Amino acid sequence: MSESSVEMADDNMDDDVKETNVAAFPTGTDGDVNVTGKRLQSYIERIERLEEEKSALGEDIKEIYGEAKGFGFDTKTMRKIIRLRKMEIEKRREEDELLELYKAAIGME
Amino acid sequence: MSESSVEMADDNMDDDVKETNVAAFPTGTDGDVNVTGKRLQSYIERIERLEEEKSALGEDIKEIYGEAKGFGFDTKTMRKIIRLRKMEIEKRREEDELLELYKAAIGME
Amino acid sequence: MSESSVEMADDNMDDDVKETNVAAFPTGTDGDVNVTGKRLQSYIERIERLEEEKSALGEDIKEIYGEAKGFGFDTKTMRKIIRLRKMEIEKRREEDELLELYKAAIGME
Amino acid sequence: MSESSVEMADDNMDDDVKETNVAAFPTGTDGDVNVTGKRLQSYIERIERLEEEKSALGEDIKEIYGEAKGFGFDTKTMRKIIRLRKMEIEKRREEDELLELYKAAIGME
DNA sequence: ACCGTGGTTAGCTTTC
DNA sequence: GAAAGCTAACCACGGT
Repeated sequence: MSESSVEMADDNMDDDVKETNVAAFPTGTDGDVNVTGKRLQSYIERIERLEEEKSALGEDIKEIYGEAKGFGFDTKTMRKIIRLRKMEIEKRREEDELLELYKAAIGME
Repeated sequence: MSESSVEMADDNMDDDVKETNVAAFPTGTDGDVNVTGKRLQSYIERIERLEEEKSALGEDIKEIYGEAKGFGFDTKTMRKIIRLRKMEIEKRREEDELLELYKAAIGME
Repeated sequence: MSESSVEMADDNMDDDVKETNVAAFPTGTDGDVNVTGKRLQSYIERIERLEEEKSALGEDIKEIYGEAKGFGFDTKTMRKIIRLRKMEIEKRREEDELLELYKAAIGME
Repeated sequence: MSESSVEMADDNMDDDVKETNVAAFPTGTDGDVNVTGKRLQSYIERIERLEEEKSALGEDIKEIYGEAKGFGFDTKTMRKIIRLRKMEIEKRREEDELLELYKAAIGME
């Protein structure tokens, strides 16, 4: 379950990011190049953080499947059910949108 | 999950899936089949909730890329940097594992 | 191999697939549908041939692992080494690509 | 660029393999440890070579799919066809084996 | 012999 | 609309 972990940049990370800045620079957007660099670094770190969380959720999901399997459920079937339900929800959403369009078209909005 | 559960799809939701559900049951594990059903439902709902969160994180990430792009950064470069950093970490992990194998092999465990 | 071309299946080769074939046709690209059919058949046979070769290589690899194992080597370790070497190469490739991106960014291309 | 641990090295792959040998050794199988090391190295290189070929075939296959797609065929359908044919071949093979068993059972071999 | 794990492949989404 | 990156399903291997 969502360990903090990863502890990204050990010691060498900084080098990477600094080099990076040089290239990714939106030239001359900031008075000071360091400001821009900091900004890029911030973006990257935010993304990395979110991806970590995302992947942790993936782990959690896998865990639940494992638990269910241990209880005797067939995970393949479970996946199929979940996929179908998602499709169904999506389908309904689109139908609703279509309905809205219709209503708008005939001045019922 | 206010969805009337199975009521799955319109035309293609054939017996297939219904049979499947039945089959997925760990037969006779509970005194009452409904208990098992409830349990399955619970698993599925937990997974669906987590997948929603996961997908929301994906949206967030996309947003950040968009923001960075709007600021003038090149997202392709950003993605490559992030990937490279991830590979770095992964590689180190693998190296450590290999080292463990070596140590075990010579009785240093 | 000697399976003669399409001559698909015995019992389970139902309409499903037949419809599919029809659908897969790039309609009206050829004067004669048979020409198109022949072309599809040719693609499929070429792919099947390559997949056979690919799978034969898989067998060969497995054999070598088996041989090494028989000689006393630990296949798990071997696999990890091979994986690590592959990652190494991949990482270097990515670094080069990143460098190219940088160079392009500062007009050094 | 910050290598840490193990120091897998960039251009001197050989070192890698040699370190490896130490761990993977089938102890005392050869009079000379170098002989064993050479042997391991040879296994690994053979495998790497085969995997390269395998992956090249994968590329070729992808290419053909691309070509077919460019011509207007639906690759998803093509994949399905190929999968079905493979299953069919496999099925026939197993049926033949079964038949052989039968024949042997009644002394018809 | 089975289970669990890891690796490979295919399909999907998104990007350019 | 092509190309790539991501995710999910499948398969094969090793361990128990």
